[in-house]
Amino acid sequence: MSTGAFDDVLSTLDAERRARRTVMSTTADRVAGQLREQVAEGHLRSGTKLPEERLAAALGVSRNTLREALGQLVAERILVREAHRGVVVSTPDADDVRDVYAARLALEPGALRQGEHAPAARVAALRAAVEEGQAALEAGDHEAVGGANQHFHHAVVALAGSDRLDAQMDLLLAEMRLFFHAMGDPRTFHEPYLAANAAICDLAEAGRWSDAAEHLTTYLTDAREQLLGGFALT
Amino acid sequence: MSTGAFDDVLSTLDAERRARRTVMSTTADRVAGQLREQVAEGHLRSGTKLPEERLAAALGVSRNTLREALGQLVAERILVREAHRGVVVSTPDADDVRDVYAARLALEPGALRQGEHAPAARVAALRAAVEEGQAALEAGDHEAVGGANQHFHHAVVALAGSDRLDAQMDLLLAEMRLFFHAMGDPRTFHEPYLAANAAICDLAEAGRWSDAAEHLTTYLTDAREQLLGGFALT
DNA sequence: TATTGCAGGATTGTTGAACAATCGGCAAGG
DNA sequence: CCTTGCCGATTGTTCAACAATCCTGCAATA
Repeated sequence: MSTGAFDDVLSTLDAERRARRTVMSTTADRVAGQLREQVAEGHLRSGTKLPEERLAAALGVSRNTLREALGQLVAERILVREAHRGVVVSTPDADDVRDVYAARLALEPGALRQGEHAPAARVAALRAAVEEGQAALEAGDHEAVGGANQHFHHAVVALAGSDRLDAQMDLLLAEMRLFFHAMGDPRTFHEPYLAANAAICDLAEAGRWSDAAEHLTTYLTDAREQLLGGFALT
Repeated sequence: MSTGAFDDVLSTLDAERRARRTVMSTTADRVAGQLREQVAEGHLRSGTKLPEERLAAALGVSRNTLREALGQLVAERILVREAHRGVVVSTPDADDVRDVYAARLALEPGALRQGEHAPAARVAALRAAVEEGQAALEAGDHEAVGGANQHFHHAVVALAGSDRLDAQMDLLLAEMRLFFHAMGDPRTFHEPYLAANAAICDLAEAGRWSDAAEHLTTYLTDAREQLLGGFALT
């Protein structure tokens, strides 16, 4: 087996190439990324129309490729398309909040219970997100607190060890950002939950996955009610 | 209120219109549906290349709109696109099986535990899927048994009451069909699990959601091992 | 023989322009 | 005031093209 080690390198390189190929650029994806970021950042507010011609010109890209990008974001529920009426930034309502939380209430505790079989590194990611939140709070950076909170919930789902689930969670968290932008985006919304995150992380590290899952369930239920309260005012 | 009944008709019609508008036609979606079905049905086997020009001509549609349709299916992981190399029907490997089952192991038991708060109609859907499977088994229709099994698992996720989760489960089940086509598609694969479905349904109807979830967890783990065994032969 | 270099053809990524279908608004008319 | 019909604007879709990239085969070379 003179080529054994060499073949290993070969296949590694090939895998890398394929990964870059399937993940990476193609202007449509890049444009989708730009728009995604503009929405996540709050620069494109809910309800704003996105006329294809002007937007394509602004992005320096053809209308067709812009169309492909818009298609991606529509699939991600960040934008909504109505036939012959154009695409607009999604304006979530109370039902959307209920639906997203119904998904999270199934997904996150389910993933947390699977944490029993997760490698230690994934549990460490949980702890890292908790500490990131603590640091952000002490620094008084409200935006970073929100970010850390999202990282925590992403880490919870990552315990399940499924790329597909991680992608789904990314979509749900993107919608959560829309919710926050739709309501007044109260800067202190996330802070009360930092303690709960820490408690859940403690339980997880102690191997008490079931307790952690139940804790998370009540946590999410509370957050949903709070959000729905905020939406009732709209 | 002379127009009361009329306004009812109006709003009904309007709701219908909006539903069709956001869900239905636009040739790209229709084409995506056709291709999706061809793959699900097994007429387009794993690994077959889909050249844009010929395929567009065959479908009687422009290359651009075909491109949009392909984009959808790529997002659904039914097809895989490599830059400048074209799209092919996804050929799942053992890692894909592991990933999909990691997702299902978090999703399905998690949704089942949420069944506690589900309306009775959703539980009835569970029972309906079980009976559909029994009938198909007695009729000796192996394909229908597989279909009923998918309906059961879809009904489990539907307990959570989230459209977004239902859509995600549709994707996972579509990938499962790819798995079955990739291996020899043993016609009797699903039959042993009908009893487990019935047991889970019994527990659910008895309100023993936690027991049902645990039962489903071992169930899914077994099925995963069996599938992985089939894939090891490839 | 096995590998390298190179041309040629084929396919994809992207663009630009066009046309029919449809939507939104505005004026005419009851 | 409400309806009707028309006009401009935007979308859905197609067509034709071009550059970039990939694959194939063949010749040249060691």
